[in-house]
Amino acid sequence: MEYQFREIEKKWREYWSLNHTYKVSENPLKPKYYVLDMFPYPSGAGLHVGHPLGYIASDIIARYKRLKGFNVLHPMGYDAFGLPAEQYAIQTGRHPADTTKENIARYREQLDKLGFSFDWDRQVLTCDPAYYKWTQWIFLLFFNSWYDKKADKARPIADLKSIFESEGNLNVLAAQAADWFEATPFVSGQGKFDAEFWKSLTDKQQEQILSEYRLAFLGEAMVNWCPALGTVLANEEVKDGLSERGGFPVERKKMKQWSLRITAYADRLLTGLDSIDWSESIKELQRNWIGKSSGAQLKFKIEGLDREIEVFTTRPDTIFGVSFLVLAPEHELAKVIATESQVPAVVEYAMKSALRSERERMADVKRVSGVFTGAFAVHPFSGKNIPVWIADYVLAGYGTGAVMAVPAHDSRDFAFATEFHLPIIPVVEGGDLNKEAYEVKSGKIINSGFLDGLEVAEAIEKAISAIETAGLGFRKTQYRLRDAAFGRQRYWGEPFPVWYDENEIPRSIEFNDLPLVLPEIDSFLPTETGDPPLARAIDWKFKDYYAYEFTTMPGWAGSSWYYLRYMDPRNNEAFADPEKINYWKQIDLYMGGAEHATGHLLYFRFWTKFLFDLGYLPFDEPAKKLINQGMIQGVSNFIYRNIEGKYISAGLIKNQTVTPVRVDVSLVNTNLELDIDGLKKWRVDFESAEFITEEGRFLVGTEIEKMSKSKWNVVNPDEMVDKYGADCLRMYEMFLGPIELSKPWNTSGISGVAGFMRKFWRLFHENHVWALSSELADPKEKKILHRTIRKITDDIERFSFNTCISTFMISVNELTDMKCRKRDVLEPLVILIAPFAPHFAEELWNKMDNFGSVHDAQFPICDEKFLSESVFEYPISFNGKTRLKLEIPLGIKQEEIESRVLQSPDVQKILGDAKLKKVIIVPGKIVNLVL
RNA sequence: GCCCGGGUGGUGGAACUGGUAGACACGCAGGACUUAAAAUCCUGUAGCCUCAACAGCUGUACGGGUUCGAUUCCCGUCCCGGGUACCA
Repeated sequence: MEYQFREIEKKWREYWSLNHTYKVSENPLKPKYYVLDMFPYPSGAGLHVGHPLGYIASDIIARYKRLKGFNVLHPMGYDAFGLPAEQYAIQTGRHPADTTKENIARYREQLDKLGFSFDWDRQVLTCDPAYYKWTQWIFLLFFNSWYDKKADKARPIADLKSIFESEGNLNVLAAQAADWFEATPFVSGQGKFDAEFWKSLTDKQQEQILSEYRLAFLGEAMVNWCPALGTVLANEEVKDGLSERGGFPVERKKMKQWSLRITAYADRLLTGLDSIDWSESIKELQRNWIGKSSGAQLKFKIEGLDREIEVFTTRPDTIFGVSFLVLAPEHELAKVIATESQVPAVVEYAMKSALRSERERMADVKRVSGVFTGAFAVHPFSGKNIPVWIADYVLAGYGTGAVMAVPAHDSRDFAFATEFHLPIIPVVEGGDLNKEAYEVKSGKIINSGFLDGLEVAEAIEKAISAIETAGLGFRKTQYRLRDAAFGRQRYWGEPFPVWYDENEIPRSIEFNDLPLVLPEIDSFLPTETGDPPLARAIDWKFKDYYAYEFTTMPGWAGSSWYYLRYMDPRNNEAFADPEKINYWKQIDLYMGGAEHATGHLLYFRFWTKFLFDLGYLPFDEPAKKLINQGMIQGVSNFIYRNIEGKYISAGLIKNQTVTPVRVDVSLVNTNLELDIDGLKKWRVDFESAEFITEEGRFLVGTEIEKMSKSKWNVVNPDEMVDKYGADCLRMYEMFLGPIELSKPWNTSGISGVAGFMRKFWRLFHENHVWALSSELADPKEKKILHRTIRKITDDIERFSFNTCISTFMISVNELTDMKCRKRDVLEPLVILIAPFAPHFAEELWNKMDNFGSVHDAQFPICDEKFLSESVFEYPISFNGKTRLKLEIPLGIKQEEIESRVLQSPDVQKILGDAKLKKVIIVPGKIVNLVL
């Protein structure tokens, strides 16, 4: 009987589900392995063939580890809060909870067909109140914590209160905004106070101070405001000045909103990267995102005014090359220091640059503009007067919002100096300053007084100590990373467990009152007054009186800790039982897309470190190993309409002007021919269209793009499963290439995998009748088997699944040629293939009258002794070029191989009179004679 | 611009620490079986030279280098993909 995948897959799918085959619980007798996929956002489009790529790979690992005797945690859930469901709700009026539920059902149905070994009893849903109760709880932890820089960890805010009560904040070093005390004018000076002062404050004032320390805080911040979506977006949700979702323009705007103080963790997020096995590219992305740079912060006095400008520089060694200062247009000192005649120009410039959108600013990066303030600063070492300018190439949000310009050694300063004819003073030897700045960070310092003659690196150190000694400034490490905007003006997210008291001060609700459930509202749009949709819930009040926070948490809130909930998903007393956390610990293998590099993957590390600080976790990195599966891209198809409005076959375009029109991939066959009748039925507007064919065929054009519903290039796994079976699809997706690689979906090769499976199946049959032999394997067959075990084991361990499939193909071809039907050989082979083709293997396993499931079997172990044959054919090369091959028995010593090779008449003939310099033997591979 | 990653047949891709480059598969060509088709099986398939075989030569983007030996290591150039964008 041929392989009947439809029946067989259905049978085992039902069997596994009925028997809870993949249910897992803590078992101290077995080593654990935690393999996790990034959970999907259940979009309305359903699953496409690209989604399962990572799931298949992680499932192979999960099944393999199980066969290897590990207790494997391999759960799945849904990241169910998010913008698309809400956008859909706004358009259709349907509740996001309903559409989300429907989408999840569809995802589940599709996932089930692929034979994954998820423990569905552990499913989590971020929009489930039982889940977001704990997201809110973690938020409260952030709210009730501060970051102690001395201990380098987060601590409860209660600790801080008692410190304030006993000694004020004189000895406290906390992660805070540098100018935090400006928000609390009742605190004098630089924000330092003692216990007496603290005790003299009102409750409101104390709360105001504490809020400047909290890790979750309400702050004025520059945010990415997207008017079209009516919400604030995180930096990584903005691409090229447009929103990632929907592609709407985004503006910079100052708004009061919730933020998380991720900057407190900047350095630990950076150094932690060294301890985890993630791809270098993701680590590099995170390093760049955190953007650590070290240098100095120093002050320049303003001539004739009691004012100072603080600048940050990474090149204090070039201090003598400073020929002007530049402030950001928004810098508060700009208007203050400007001379009377320059004030109008300065104000006008500041207004103009504020009006320019982010996008415009980016579009003409090349254009140099700026305005002189009329003021001069005093060079701290030379005492010379240097002009102060404002320009939009200096960003208000980075460093101090002011720079010391060294045109000779910074390209932007150079461009500016050239434009406005400011002096360019070389202070590092080398380079030609006629055309461009010399930015190389090495060489001797010149024209620099006490720094002359030093190397750049030495000069940096000496300059910093000189700056510190003179009291001008200090060594400083600057990060590019900003605090994370944590509020969204949206409905479909976790409500903040926060209400506002009569002083408008945010207060947390009690733990016992969690979860604070998302109220029902009648419309998902913002209110007429511009408040978020939650303001529509008029009866939704704390103690029937106080207002709750109207914004909700962003999509990444729930996904930053979900991996912990899988360990104990139904616990109502804690986010997870500490004992269970201690058993499962970190994720051993995390599989997901690289597009989350600076979003989810950073926040997820941040939250883990935070929970570790507070003693809730015994580890501070969430995932030991990360693999980024590549994307499976879609092949988009286009037909072309010419000026006359007729559609012409792709081969006929030549120089005609044509308009490309997208058509659905299902209307095109593998030879890129269009099904015209199908197209006419697909959309009415094509019904009366005219098509010009070439040689009776109508060809389409193609483009490789991301798979997306809007591009009509989505290939659905369901049809592939229906046609070839889940196992075949699984193996084919793995066979396509390395897991990390992105590649266009192309079904042309799937027949090879389908053929392989039929062949494997036939190994067990003779004339379609089950014909397993109980004869024992001969050495040749043993060799094939053990070589296969070795290769498959090695390749799975290094996540090289495509070569695994090749190995199976080679072995099955060899066994077919040998007509080997021996149980001795085939049974281990079935276990080997079980992670890849679970249904297939299960069926064969059971037909062999084995007890139980193949997934409870033991993964075979390679026995080296079967690998060697009695004779090995050594290629003999002379000076690296292969001339002949010699058969040499295996198991003899290297020296003996050498003498046998040299004594061989064939070698003697070639050697002749030539003298031998060296003999190189690579065991099992090659003998190289160097003449 | 800067930072990562990568360039191997007609195609997807093998070659794990330098050791017979092109495994495996698709595609293509030819053949067997068949009334025919599907399915299956066999043979060939980097290029050049050659009727063909044997052999030979050239070949892993390009130019150099190290080495007995380089797809692999080093230097330079070009191209492609991803990230980032005035971050001082």
